[in-house]
Amino acid sequence: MSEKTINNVSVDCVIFGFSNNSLNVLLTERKLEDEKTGEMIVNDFTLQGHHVLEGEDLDDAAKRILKEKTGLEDIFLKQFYVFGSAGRILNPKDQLWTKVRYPNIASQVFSIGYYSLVDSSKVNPDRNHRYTKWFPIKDLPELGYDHLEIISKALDSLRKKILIDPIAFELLSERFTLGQLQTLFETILDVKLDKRNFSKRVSQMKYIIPLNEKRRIAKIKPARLYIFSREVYDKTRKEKINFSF
Amino acid sequence: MSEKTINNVSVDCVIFGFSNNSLNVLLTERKLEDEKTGEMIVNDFTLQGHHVLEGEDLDDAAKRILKEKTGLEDIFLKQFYVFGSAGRILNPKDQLWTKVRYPNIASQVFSIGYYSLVDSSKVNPDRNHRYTKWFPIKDLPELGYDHLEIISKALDSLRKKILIDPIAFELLSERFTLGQLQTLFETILDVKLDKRNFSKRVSQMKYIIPLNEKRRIAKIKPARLYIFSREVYDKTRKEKINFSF
DNA sequence: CCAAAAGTGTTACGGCTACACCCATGC
DNA sequence: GCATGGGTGTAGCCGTAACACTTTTGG
Repeated sequence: MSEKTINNVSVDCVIFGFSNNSLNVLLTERKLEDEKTGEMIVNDFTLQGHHVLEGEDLDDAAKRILKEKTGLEDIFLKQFYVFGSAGRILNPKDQLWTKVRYPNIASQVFSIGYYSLVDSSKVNPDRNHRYTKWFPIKDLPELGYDHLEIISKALDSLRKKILIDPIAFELLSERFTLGQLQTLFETILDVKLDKRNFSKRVSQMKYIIPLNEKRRIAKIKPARLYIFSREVYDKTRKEKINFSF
Repeated sequence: MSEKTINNVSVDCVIFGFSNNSLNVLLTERKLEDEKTGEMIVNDFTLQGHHVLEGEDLDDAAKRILKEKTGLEDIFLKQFYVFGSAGRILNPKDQLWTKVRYPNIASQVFSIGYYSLVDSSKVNPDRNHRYTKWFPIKDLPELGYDHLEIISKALDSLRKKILIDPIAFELLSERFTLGQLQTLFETILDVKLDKRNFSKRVSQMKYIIPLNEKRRIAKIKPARLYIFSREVYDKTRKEKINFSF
């Protein structure tokens, strides 16, 4: 690390991707062997995170981490919670890992949780020469620190937000089919939707624009492609007041 | 301060109250005179905030501040954002105040923003012997630091949440009238609602329970009182999936 | 010809909105 | 008796949900 870091504030990123009808999270392997016995003491996965640099904005720290780990820029990022319980790091495994890898760290660390939505076809998770891999949200490996809790809170936050704001598209390629969009909602919200009603709903949204192009893939009827237009969205957006408390 | 504080992490509370058909925020006066000339150098208002203590959970820090400033416990608190831009404190006035009052503070401070909803009839804002006062959200005084931005973000967050979660009641007395509840929504959301439709809506919500008691006040017809039951709410709650992205 | 997903309309019901008049009280 | 907010019913409309068959493609 060439720049000075703030030793008690870190940013952790829950990077969501969508593929094979599954919502996935990008995780990095954590491995530590006992020097003498060669025994594996720590062997699990963690989120991507890093301490904030001096003089750095939080959002910038999150962007930096994302750039490093996925190579991507200008992607959707949302700060969703701060994890700062005094007793977060009680597990001996985590304490050991921290002592070895981050000897200068403060005893009480505040982790600012961000989640991001990426088009996972654009991500090259191996760029950092570390073992970084997508895991389905329904089938996570063993996780270090309190990262399971962080992922769980991120998911809650995403589920709420995807109903209210036009962020689903961030998980798809620029051009997508209705089927992909529908499956995305079904997967994230864990519901079944009616194809005809879904299509009607979408066609009311002027900011989801049908193209005169079709996706052709194996064995099935070519499907029309759509794009999301943020310009149209911003222009036509009106708040509707809908109590459901 | 008897306990050791963490000098770069603070919690700031936006305390919302509702009275006289106005949404209000509790603010504390900040005053500093030039020792020689007697000239008033700093004279404005700030939110209630304090640095986090070593070993203290963030939520506990927020509770502590709330208890100190209002005397209240067990009240609604929501962490809504972290303010950590490197260049937050550029105003000379704020720098001066910080140097005089908090000489040991770090140069870059992360403020965890919480907002709370209180029954303002229960608050005694003068208990701390400082000049603390309610201000209508529509008529705020001059504010120190970036507290205007913090209040503004808190309000956005409240407006979203009040539509989704049963938190409006936190701003009213335990027993309230339909009129009070309706005015609360109208004020916070800045809309006009139909009295009859509102009343029908409320009567569908089984967790808003009519009492056989009436509020009697000057000159008007006595109004039926209601209470909110969290038990009933938790039992009958079901998520409804309502795209409006 | 088969498998797999794409594409497309109608109907019935329920929920939401719009709307106006009388009531109880304190002064 | 008047000013103030409390309390109540209906009708039309619109949006939502339920529902099934045909099309296109690749193998």
